[in-house]
This record gives sequence, C-alpha cells and structure tokens, in this order.
Amino acid sequence: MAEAETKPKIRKGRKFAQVLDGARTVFLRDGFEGASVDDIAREAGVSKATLYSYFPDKQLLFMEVAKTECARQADEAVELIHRQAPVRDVLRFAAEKIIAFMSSDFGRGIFRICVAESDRFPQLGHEFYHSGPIMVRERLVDYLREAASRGELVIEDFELAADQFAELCKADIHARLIFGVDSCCAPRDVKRTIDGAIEMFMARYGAAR
Amino acid sequence: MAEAETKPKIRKGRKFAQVLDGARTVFLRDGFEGASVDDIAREAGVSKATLYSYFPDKQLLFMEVAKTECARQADEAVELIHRQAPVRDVLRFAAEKIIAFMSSDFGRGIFRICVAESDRFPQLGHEFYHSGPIMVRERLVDYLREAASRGELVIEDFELAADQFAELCKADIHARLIFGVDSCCAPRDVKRTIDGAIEMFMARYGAAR
DNA sequence: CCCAACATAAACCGTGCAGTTCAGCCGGGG
DNA sequence: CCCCGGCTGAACTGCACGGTTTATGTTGGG
Repeated sequence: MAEAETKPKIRKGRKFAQVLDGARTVFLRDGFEGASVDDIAREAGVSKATLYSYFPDKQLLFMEVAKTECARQADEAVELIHRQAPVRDVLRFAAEKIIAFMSSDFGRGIFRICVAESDRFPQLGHEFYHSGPIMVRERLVDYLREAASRGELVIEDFELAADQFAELCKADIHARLIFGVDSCCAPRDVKRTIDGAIEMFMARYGAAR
Repeated sequence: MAEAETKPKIRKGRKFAQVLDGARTVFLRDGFEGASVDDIAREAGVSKATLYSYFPDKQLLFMEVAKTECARQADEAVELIHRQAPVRDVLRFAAEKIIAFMSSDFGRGIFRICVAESDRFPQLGHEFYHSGPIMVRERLVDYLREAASRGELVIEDFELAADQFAELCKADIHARLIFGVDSCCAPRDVKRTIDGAIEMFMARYGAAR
C-alpha cells in the first residue's frame, strides 16, 4: 500500500529525505506562498540545484510534503483505540489523543496549511480530510459498534455519533488554538472540555442505566 | 460605536468604499499573499495611485478589510436569538443560522483567510474569534440562561454548553466545507446534523421529562 | 472661466523569488 | 589514476509584485 514506486515524476536518491524534511519544516512554518525555495534548500542543507534535481517544481514538492504529512497524520490516528475498558475510559483516551494532536505544532501547522491552500490544491483538502477526520471517524465507529453490540451504548447513526464526539472534543479549544488566543491551553480547560464531551456523549448514547 | 472617525492613518473620500469593496472581494478570493494590489485596484475600478492615496500600504488595507468583515460577521450573529418558542425550535433556528453562515461563500472565505493569516497578523485571529465564536456563544448563553431559569434546561456551565452546541452543528459539515469535498452540502446532511445536535443537547441538558 | 484638488493611466524602480546554468568539488569504482 | 555521477554554490534570467512618480484629464467652486 505504501510504495507504488512507479511514479515517473520524482527522482529518488541519497538526499531525498533530507530535502523532504527541510521542505516539511519550512512549509509548515511559512505556508506555501510564504516559503521560499532558497529557505527550503538552506534548511535542508542542500543546494538549490540538488533540490531541483529531485523535484521538478515547488508545487510538486509541496504536494509531496503534504501527502507525506497526511499519511503521518493517518498513522497517528490509527493507534487510537481498540480497548475493552469501560466506555468512559476509552472515550477519555480518544479525546486526549485528539486534543493532543490538534494542540501540537504539527497538528496546527498542517491544519492551517490545508485550510489555506485547499482551493489552490483541491486534492490536498481531500487528502487531509480522508487521512484525518475520516480516519478518526472510522476508528471511533469501529469501537462504538463493539460497545453497542455489548449493550453498553445505544446508537442508530454511528458515523454521526463519531463525528459528534470528535467535534465535542474541540469545544472552545480548537478555535483558541487556531486563532492564537492565549496560545497554550491550560490542562484545566482541556479537562473541562473532555469531561463535558464524555458526559454529553453518555447522556445521549449511554445505555439506559 | 461604529465610527471613531479620529484615526489618523487612513484618509477618507469619494471612492473609499469602492476600494474597500474591491479589496474585500479579492482578499476573500485570493488571500493576503495571493492578492495583488493591481488586481484589487482593477476590481475596485480605481487606479493604483488612488488606492494608495487612501491606504498607506497593503497590510493596512488588509487589516481594514478584515476588521470590517469581522464586524459584519458580528452583525450576522447578533440577530440570532431571543425567543420564547420551545427550546428545540430555538435551537433549530440557531443551528440553521450557524450552518448557513459557515456554508456561505463569505463565511468560508473569512474563516480561511483568518486561519491562514492569523500568525502573520495576530490581532486578526483575535478579532475574528471575538466577533464570531464568542459572539455566538454570548447570544447562546443569554438564551440558555433564560431557558434554564424557566426550568426547561438544567445547565451548570453555560459557556461550555453553548460551545458544545455550536460545535455539534459543525459535525461532518464543517470539515467537508473547509476542505472542499463535495462542496455543496445536501439539505439532507444538514438536517441530519441539526437533528443530531438538538437530540444530543436535549439528552444532556433537557429538564428531566 | 480659471484654478486647485483630486483621479487616472502608464511608466517606472527596486526587490524578491522560481527556476536554470555552469564551473568546480568530492568519492568511489574500474 | 582517472573518470563519472552526484553534489555544490554562486551567479544569472525572467517575472511579478509593492510602491512611486508623472503627465494628463476631470470636476466643481469662486
């Protein structure tokens, strides 16, 4: 699944990863327009000529970085769940993961850049959506199905329930992060949001107690 | 509240609004970096010289547009609520308003640009946050307080409850809009999200029936 | 009718950036 | 020892853009 290896457009070689890494850093920091190829080459510790020997142009390089990062994002999401613990514990674990991701520099960076560039690069938005939100939803749905079959939850629309939970985890926090109001999110606020999300979710979907 | 009129930095004049309008269009379409001053002048039907006679530079023009648009956004939010209707109806009304805004070209545009530029222009993120999400929260909190005092709802943390509801309205829809997957949101999906949000909110905060 | 203030189009300047070229350097394999 | 391919850095091209200037209208008030 990972390697098609047959793409004709991009050469490989010793410093390939180096270039990609530098590009990652700079694009995530400065966005597509903001990043200069010279910056990227410097950051990567590579000459511009070398960079252009690997990638035909800035756009392709950017798309390659974006794709790689989306894949990485997906990896992060995969190890989300699959537990037999009490529902509330599993939900808390998932919530913490979700919030940790969106608080991280990486999470914020890739989100920002995808939002900003997703109409200049339509497939980028698509890629991000499927490797992020959709991935989370799928993991969550898997778990919810199990829990429901054990009679711990009562859910009709699993996709919706999953989306709702993920959304609840963002309450207050996501906006503050994105728009940079008091950049660091106090653990107190995080706990409040998580507790709130779990409480709400259980009130709606918890088996009648 | 609207006019301080004492700002020394920006001249007024006949074509002031024209310029601002053109800038609005182009910035919302192309972002800050993407927009060229020539484009803006052309769009505004004004010469570049005229434009620069009103605004000292691109940044100031941008901030002025952004501030204006944030204010507009706030206006949209204000007429949200204050009703005596059944809770579910009021919530549905609010949800429709929220979704309508974020589906609109204007809503998507300003969100995108604020996300993209909020670290180049820190006060922009701040402005957007306060004239958007915070505004909605305040209206919602006002209403929730009333409803709670009438015994129709039982809520401890009103701000959290308001944020949660607003967040629930985004489920699935927001991401799809932002990242441009099947750009138009089917009314069916909207209804599903709204119904889901209301159901969840009432399950959590509805007075014991 | 004229003058002053404002508007316009167009040329212009400096800068920064994507992308190219080239002369040279390094390391490894014949 | 030499050759060859990858790498380097630095210079260079072309272009687009932010911002300024200029020479020419256009308008409206005294």
